[in-house]
This record gives sequence, structure tokens and C-alpha cells, in this order.
Amino acid sequence: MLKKERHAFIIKQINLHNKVLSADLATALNVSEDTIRRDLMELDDSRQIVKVHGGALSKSFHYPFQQTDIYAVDAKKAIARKAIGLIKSGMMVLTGGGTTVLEMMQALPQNLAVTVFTISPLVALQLADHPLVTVILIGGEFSKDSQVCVGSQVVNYLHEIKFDICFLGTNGISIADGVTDSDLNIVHLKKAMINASNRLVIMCISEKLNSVQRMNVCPLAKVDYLITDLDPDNQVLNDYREKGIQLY
Amino acid sequence: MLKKERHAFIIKQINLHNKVLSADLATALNVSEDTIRRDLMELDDSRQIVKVHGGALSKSFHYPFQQTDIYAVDAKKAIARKAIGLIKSGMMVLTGGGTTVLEMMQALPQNLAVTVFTISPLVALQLADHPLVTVILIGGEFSKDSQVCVGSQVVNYLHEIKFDICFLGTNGISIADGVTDSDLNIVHLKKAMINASNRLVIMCISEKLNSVQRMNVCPLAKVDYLITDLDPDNQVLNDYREKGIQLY
DNA sequence: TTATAAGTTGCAAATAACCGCATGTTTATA
DNA sequence: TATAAACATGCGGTTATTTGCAACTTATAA
Repeated sequence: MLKKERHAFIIKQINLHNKVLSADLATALNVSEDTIRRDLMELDDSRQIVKVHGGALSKSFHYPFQQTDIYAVDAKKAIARKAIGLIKSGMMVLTGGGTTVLEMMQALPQNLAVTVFTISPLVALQLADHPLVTVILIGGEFSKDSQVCVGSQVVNYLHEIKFDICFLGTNGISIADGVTDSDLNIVHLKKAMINASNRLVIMCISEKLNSVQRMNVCPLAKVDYLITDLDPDNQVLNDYREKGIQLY
Repeated sequence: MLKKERHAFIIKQINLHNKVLSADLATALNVSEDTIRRDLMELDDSRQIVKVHGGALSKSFHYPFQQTDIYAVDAKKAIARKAIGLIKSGMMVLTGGGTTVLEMMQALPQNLAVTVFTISPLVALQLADHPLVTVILIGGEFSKDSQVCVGSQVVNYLHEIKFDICFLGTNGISIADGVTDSDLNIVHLKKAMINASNRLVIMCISEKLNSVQRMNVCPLAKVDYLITDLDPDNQVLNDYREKGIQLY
């Protein structure tokens, strides 16, 4: 077994599985682990793989680490574009605080004259340069985790106003469990927000579709619109379509 | 399962949900929570995530609004340092939204356990990584100019609470006219804030000393402390000292 | 406040990596 | 062809890393 052959085999394995273990390779190729280690070293030196303790990984596996900005920006931008279509001048809009909502506010046309109520300081700041938009920041205890205002103060406030439309991102949505989230405070909040709005828009990147979090926010029946980065006709969304949710 | 694989998985989860719980990860990856904790530590050390009690958070939207161009930063930092000395654990602190206040919050020691009420989203965000600080964001109409919440809602809210100490930056202060400002909304607001606090701290870079704005906020008699970037014994401050204001 | 969850520290076991060296193998050249 | 030089490989001994556990401290939330 020549060195080159081993290298080829290793590369192949990595392309196949995105990772290899030194021990496995030693067995498979019937050489000592030291040899494998030396092989992996060389492949690492020549930037073909990434050596790690215990084996090696594909380079593509390693690169995403340096993502600088928001995850799945493109998907979120796509969602934002569609979501904006639901906003008409003069509306009272209520928003949560996720990155998708932020993308949306960033992409909001300058000529839309709406009143935006939000629990997210970031959303408020984002809208600061929109001359026609009135921003009401709903105050309360500021949650360090989720970067939005939470607590009974917010919930009480929401009882007093009725909004035209509410835009929420979500951490989990599924046919069986509806909209779910993992933070108790956020769940309380979202429930209040949903009750305060005539229409509910859930925005969800396709990757999060059909995932379930610990706590229930609302059943699918309450969701008027579901916006994903997928084509609305996509089969993945069939079940949601059948539930009577408008897809975008 | 290689360590890097876990790391990749964790990063992905965080990008997906903006947060992860150690316990969930331990279950999902079938390793002990200790291991997860160590993983999160490493990812935090390498600035890829933000470790918090119980799990970790996404870093992606933590400080998107970095102010790079603060005027007279050094002077403001000096003021911030002195101002912090006035805060004791357990206090109810009220703050405005100027850049000096922001500097102050940035420099706040991690071991101070206080409750900070603020009308500034930026101050709230700044304090997000302060474990011992409870932040209450006072909501209302968001002023695009001054980047703080203004309006009757805020003023009403301030009527209901009494604070230990209030920190305000100012655009104008002089012996003859006291504290002055140029924006009607802000003036209303500051008056309410001053009334709601037992003690008032005015922070002012020396450049703005003895300058007068259009509208009156409060007379010097209401000012308990004046903090500038000057030495407290500086002659420029003589007149203020004679008025009985404590200088720092 | 107190009960519970999370974090910390130190430690031990398992595994992986490293180092030097001996033993082959291949290659280059007299 | 003979022979040295360079290379490749495996092995023993040692060191470093990873991981889980237990005892203890700290933080969080009701």
C-alpha cells in the first residue's frame, strides 16, 4: 500500500463522510496509527483536509465557522421581501425581535407610512432612519437572552391595543405542535402579541420548519400567513397549506 | 464524535435558534454536560458565541449598532469613570441616552448589582452582557433624532416610580440658566426624570460648560452632582462649586 | 428566603499525539 | 551491481488531550 494510495483513500473517505477517525483508517488500511497521523499531517499541511484530535474533517466542514453575520441571511432576506408585501400604508404593525424581523425592517421601503410597535430595541433603532414610520417601543424588563422587552408590563400593555398585523419569527413550527418556543418569557409574550393582533404572520426559514421546541406558543389555526424562503408551492409546505394557512 | 463536530453542531444550533441550552446539547450529542460546558467555553473564548448561565447565545446580532464616531470620547470616558463611583449595589438608577451615559454603562463593573431604568435602547443593549444588572427599558414613542423613547407614555411612567439617582448628559449648562436643552420632547422628558429621582447627576464635557440652549430643563439648585472631564478643583468650576453642587 | 439548576475544581482513566530510534524500502549514483 | 542516502514505517516510552465523575460553590427563580 503506497502512501499516495492511502492519501487518496483518506480524501475519498472524507469527501464521503466529512470526517475520518485515525483509528478507523489504521484498521482499514492496515497500518499503524502513527502512519495515519503522518498522512493526515501531510494532507493538512497541503490544505486538503483539517486535522483534529482523533482524526480529520473535511475543509468545508471547518469553514462555516467564520461566518460573520446572521445565519442564513439570504433566506431571511427572501422572507423579509415577501413579508413586506403584507404591509400597507396606515397599518398598525406589531413585531417581535428575531433576526428575520430585523432583516425585514431593514428592507422596508421608505415610502411606507406605518406605525410600528415593537418589543425589540434593535428593531426600533433599525427604523430610526425611516422618516414616515412612527416607532413605538414597548417597554419592560429587557431580556438579555432574547434582546427584547419581556414581562408583565409588556403583556399588560398589549392588552390595551389592537393591531392590524403581527410579524413573528419562530424557533419551531410543526404540524403536530404548531408554533413552539423554548423560553417561557418569550412564550408569554408571543401569546399576548398574537391575541392583540387581527392577523398573525409567522416567518420561518425552511431549515426550522417542522422543528419542535419545548413550549407551545399557539396552534397552527391561529397562524394566518406562513412565510418561508421556499416557493409557496413547495411540497414541503403541503401540510401547512391544507391547514388553511396562507403561504408566501 | 470529534470535538470539532460537536462545535460545528453547536454553532449551527445557535445560528438556527439564537440560543442553546447545555442540557439539550448534552442529550442531543450524547456527552456529559461538563463536556458541553467546556465546548461552549472554547467557542466563547474564540468569540464565536456568547456563553451564559445554562447555555449560550448567538453573537450575530449583539452589537450591530457600533458607534465609532463619538465626539470627545476620552473626555466622556473620564466622566464615565467618575460617574460610576456614585453607583452602589442595590440602587435604582435612571439614565438618559447620551453618549456619555453609554460610555458609562460600557465601563460599569461586572460586580455591581443594580436596577437600571433607561429610555435608551442603546443603553439597554449595552447592558445586555451585565449579569447582575436588571435593565428596564421605559417604552414610548421612539425619537429618531435622539434615539430615546419620548412622549407622554414615558412621562406618565416616570410619575409612578422614585429612583435613587438619575444620570443625565446635557447639551447646555450655565450659572445663569441652569441646565438647558434644545428639543422640546427631551426637555419634557428630562423634567420628569429629574422629578422622579432623589439625586441628580449631570455629566458634561468641559467644552459644553457655560453654554446655553433654547429651553430650560432645571435650575442649578436641582443638580446634586456635576461631573466633567476637568479636575474638580479647576477654577472653571468655581461658580458651580459655590452653588453647592458636588463636583467630580 | 430556600430549593433547584448550573458552574467549578480536582482528579483519574482512556485515548491520542509526540519523539527517538530501529528496521525496511526505494532511489540515486559510483 | 553495489552502496549510500533518503524515505517510509512501526514500536516503546512519554506527554498531552479529552472526558466523565464527584464534591463543592455559585447562580437562578419561585
